[in-house]
Amino acid sequence: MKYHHGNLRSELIRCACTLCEEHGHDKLSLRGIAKEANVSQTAPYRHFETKESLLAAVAAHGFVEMQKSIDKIIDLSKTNKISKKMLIDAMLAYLDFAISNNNIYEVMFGTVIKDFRNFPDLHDAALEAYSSLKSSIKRYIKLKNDQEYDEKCVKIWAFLHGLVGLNKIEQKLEDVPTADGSYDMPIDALRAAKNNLVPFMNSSIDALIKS
Amino acid sequence: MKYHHGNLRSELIRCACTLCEEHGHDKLSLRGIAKEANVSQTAPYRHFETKESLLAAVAAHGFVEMQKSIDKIIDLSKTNKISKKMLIDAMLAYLDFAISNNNIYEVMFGTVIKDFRNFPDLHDAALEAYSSLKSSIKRYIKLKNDQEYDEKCVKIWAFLHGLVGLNKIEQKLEDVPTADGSYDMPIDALRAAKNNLVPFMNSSIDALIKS
DNA sequence: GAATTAATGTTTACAGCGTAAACATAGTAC
DNA sequence: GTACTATGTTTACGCTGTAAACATTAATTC
Repeated sequence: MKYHHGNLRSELIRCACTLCEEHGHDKLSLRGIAKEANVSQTAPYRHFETKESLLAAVAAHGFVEMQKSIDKIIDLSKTNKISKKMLIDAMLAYLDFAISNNNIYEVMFGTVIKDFRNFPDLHDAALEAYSSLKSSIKRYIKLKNDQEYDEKCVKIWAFLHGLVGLNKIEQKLEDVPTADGSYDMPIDALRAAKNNLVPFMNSSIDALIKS
Repeated sequence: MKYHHGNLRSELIRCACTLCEEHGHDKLSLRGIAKEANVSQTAPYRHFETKESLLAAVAAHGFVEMQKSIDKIIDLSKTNKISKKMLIDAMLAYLDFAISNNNIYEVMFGTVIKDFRNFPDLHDAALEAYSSLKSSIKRYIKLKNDQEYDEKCVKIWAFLHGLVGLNKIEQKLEDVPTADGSYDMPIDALRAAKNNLVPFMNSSIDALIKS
């Protein structure tokens, strides 16, 4: 085995993503990542100033990957109108990424990384994600001005982001009927929404855009 | 100083809440909490099996407090109809609590506590919050069946929860204009929403309930 | 091409963490 | 008063992030 790794930086990000998604971001240790990459426990410090800085790279990678899967639906190189189905599909892609990569999504949006301004790549990737959402809405519907687009963006983004959050909660709640035999719990409501996700999203997004 | 504290359990929860809100839940250490309560670093173990268990008590306390501030708006002991303003005010109270107690909100809804079923008090408090939201909507508008109420609950809850999440992001992004002198960033859109929160909420909630 | 420097690895060390185990003290029941 | 239980302290262990000193390889300079 060579003393110099060759591409340790990207290998560390890769290992961090793997371990993060496998065990959760709170179980991530710099030492564990280093071991996974078969280097000494302080080797990462030649490429990342701190643990937070490595996680920022993970988050940036996450934003880029999420964008890729949304771009598969909506071609960003074009500017023509898009259908409602395409818009909804893009949002389903957002949810799908967030749920399949739950732990990385948490690094992207959680409190692990205190300030994106310290990590320009991450900052750019995050802005890119927002601007992509905005341009999608611009291609879907004609509104009066930029502020109106921003308003719809925030509404929709909040809604999507909130659904991801609630999805995490579902797994923490009990799965038993209440006294009267029926369910009266968020877990049931959340599952119902997931089982009818397309109509659920259709009605919600429509309502928010027109609100 | 007495050897026995008298009410260490609740004092530890109180200290944990204080320190949590002050420095963030990720900076919380059991030892730090113990020091704040003027006891030895392992004293908490006579009242809480693990750190997670103490944080569960913090979260439960958070749910109860949040409920209290919402109940100030909507009297849960009554069942009469409520106005739209009252409903919106209740949701503003939700947002207000979540933002003023950001770090505790994170303990309530984040990944710190893996499974609410291990902490019955917390589980109950969380269900109570949901059932309170549902009953508010029931008192606001007449819908066909329980499933419809659940659907609206999830939509509104997701929206609120998402707004809280986005609020955290705002503080991480840069505050500079883009090349053309205007802003084209989520931070600006988020602030615009906050500066017009009441109409923003009015239009959104209305749309979601009727969707 | 040899010497120097920079980049990138390893080893060692330290303080803080969650928590287990052994022990000490105070309050309660008989 | 004696035994028991609840609740505190002390000590210890392995894990963590990361700083510092050292080793090796790659790149640059002459």
